[in-house]
Amino acid sequence: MPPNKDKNQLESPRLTRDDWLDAAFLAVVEGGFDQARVLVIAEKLGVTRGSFYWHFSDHADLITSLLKRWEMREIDLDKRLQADNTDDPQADIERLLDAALAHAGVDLENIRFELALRGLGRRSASVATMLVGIDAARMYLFEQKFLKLTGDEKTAGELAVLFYLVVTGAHQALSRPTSPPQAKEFLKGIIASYLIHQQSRPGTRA
Amino acid sequence: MPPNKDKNQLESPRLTRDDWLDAAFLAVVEGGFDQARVLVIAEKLGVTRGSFYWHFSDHADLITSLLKRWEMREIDLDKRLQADNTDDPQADIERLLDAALAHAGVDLENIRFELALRGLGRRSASVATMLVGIDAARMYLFEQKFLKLTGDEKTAGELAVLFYLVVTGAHQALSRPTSPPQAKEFLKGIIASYLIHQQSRPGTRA
DNA sequence: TTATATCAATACACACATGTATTGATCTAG
DNA sequence: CTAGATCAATACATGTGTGTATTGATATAA
Repeated sequence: MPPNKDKNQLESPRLTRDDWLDAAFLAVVEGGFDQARVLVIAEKLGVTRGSFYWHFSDHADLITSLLKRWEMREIDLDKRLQADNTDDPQADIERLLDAALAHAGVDLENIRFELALRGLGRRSASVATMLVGIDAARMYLFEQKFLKLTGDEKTAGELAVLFYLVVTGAHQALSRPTSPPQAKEFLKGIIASYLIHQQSRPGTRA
Repeated sequence: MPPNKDKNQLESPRLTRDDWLDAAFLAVVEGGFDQARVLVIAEKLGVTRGSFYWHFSDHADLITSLLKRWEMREIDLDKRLQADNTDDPQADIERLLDAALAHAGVDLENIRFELALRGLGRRSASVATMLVGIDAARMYLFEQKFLKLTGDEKTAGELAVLFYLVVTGAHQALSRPTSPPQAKEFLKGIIASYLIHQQSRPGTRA
């Protein structure tokens, strides 16, 4: 049987590959990809780099593994959101907005990681390509949801674009250290009011 | 009289402090602040670091000077946009949008620099404070413009928030290497259609 | 022309990060 | 209980970055 898998054990002596990926994730969140150094991550984990080079071939291996893991989880999340449908399109999109703006706790970390990732995408062609794929999937998701809301392809496409822009902008705003906890609800209210509730099927527009 | 100030001279032998700041700016645009290293900037300028340490006390001096220069120019731009008023509020905001989304040439550099700067702001309290100030000024600007358009304080405030979010999101989208040149006009059209033209004074809403 | 100020090159010390090779410790299986 | 596998520490070589001190070159001014 494998050793102790109890997550509550704060500092279990032996580390797994995923432990290193988790620590690298946090390092990226705090300082960006340029600060995700083997040495400092090892220090934070309380081990030397001898451990690292057992789990990974080199630093590039760490980064690409981290990116792959993020991408897989993101695709998985996209699938779940895609399947999250009721007969109330407005409520569906509101849950979408909720998921996109989730703020407290681990979600702020995810937002900061993605912002750092987009920074990396500006200077790495492969990362840029991956992000284009993720963005396309999200955009398709948005379009489907808004199509159910408006019934019109063109309007749905435009609202999806606006939704994408607004969510991306909100990520920047919410990622700031000074952003208060209620900021998420504030932004969510405005966005929902203008992009979701104000829109409806053709002919029923206020 | 000072030596040759002719900017057309491609590689004038002696460098000024501003030459170094320009080169550092480009380094940030291409690789972020962590890649703005004295050594590589010197190489790109075709000199050794001996020049750098004559113009600057250290690396921190370079970065803070770069930030100060950016902030001053940004405040200046804000003043000009503030003064840019006609009797057509819609056209005023459209010019604001144009300025915010300017894409080709040097403006893409500005967008990338600001994105890198916001990345830095996530781990530097002083930078975060500066950005809060800049954002507050921009938000005030937006509110004024939208107040002229709608005549209603609350609506103007909400639209200013949306405008801010959308512009920030567009910066991310336009900063991607794969972003086509017509992307700016595409986004501008959608934003203008939903946030500017669809809004007007109370009672005249479509 | 010569002296001085301005800008750049060179050499050195130091810090930090990667990667490899080797040894050491600790589980787990038989 | 002992052997092999698993994970971590140590030591070393190398590369790259900062900062300082000194020397060198060039332009301006007297």
